[in-house]
Amino acid sequence: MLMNTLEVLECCSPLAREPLAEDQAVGLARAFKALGDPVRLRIVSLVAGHEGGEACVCDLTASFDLAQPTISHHLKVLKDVGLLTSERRGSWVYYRIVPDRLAELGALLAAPVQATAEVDR
Amino acid sequence: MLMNTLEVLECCSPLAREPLAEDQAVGLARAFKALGDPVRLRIVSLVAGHEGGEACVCDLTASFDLAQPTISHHLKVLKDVGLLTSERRGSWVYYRIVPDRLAELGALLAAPVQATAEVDR
DNA sequence: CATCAATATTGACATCCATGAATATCGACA
DNA sequence: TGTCGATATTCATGGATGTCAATATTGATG
Repeated sequence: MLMNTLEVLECCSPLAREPLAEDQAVGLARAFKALGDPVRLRIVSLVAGHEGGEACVCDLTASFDLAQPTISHHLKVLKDVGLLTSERRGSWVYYRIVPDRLAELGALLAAPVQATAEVDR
Repeated sequence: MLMNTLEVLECCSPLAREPLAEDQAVGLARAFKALGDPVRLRIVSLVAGHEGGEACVCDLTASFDLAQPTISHHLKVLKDVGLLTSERRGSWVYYRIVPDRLAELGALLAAPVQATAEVDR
């Protein structure tokens, strides 16, 4: 069987296309680490699913059996890595998702499989 | 303007569709936490991009300035959360991506924005 | 200004985690 | 069987992290 080695440039996800550089990996890992806690994942889910696309801290503290400073801490972590934004309106602070940031992470994980580099002719 | 509240069932990502249950969140968070380390992210990238879709431990240890047990540790973490599988062939152990598991996480993060629950008629 | 409600910050503590040295396991090969 | 190379496991350690109590901040309202 005759085999021919091809460079497959437009292959899969960026993950598989070329090895992740260390500095890119550091930034992305910070975001994934932020999602790597059950409470923070549920916070993201609650904010994303809340009507109007936003939720105030009071909505969130009511949804968990955790102290208010703990929720505030998790919100700060998610905000620091660019997954949430916050806006103060009156006494309340409203948080919303940053869709592009979440989509960036999602795209990285989609279609990760490498097509074989050897192509039959 | 006349507004009508609708249940939007097929809306966005599962994240926004309904609040993540705690036990689901625990399982997903474990996987995201596994990706929340720069070395492990690069390992996933290297394995995904390696020809044949697999890489042996020797390929990986050569790519990092880390001791071999450290790489083995990270591989175990990724394997434990279902992101990698391993197969021994001779003296070498080859690791490959579990595409479905990665896609599951990617899908969760894609299109997370909530369409407004109020629909104009 | 004084008070109250909502949220953030600080500090402390227990637990978890990344890393490497030392060692064990396991397969190949003489 | 004995040795060697590849990989995994164990153990120790310094640093990061989740949690809460106490306190600070900030805006609204009297």
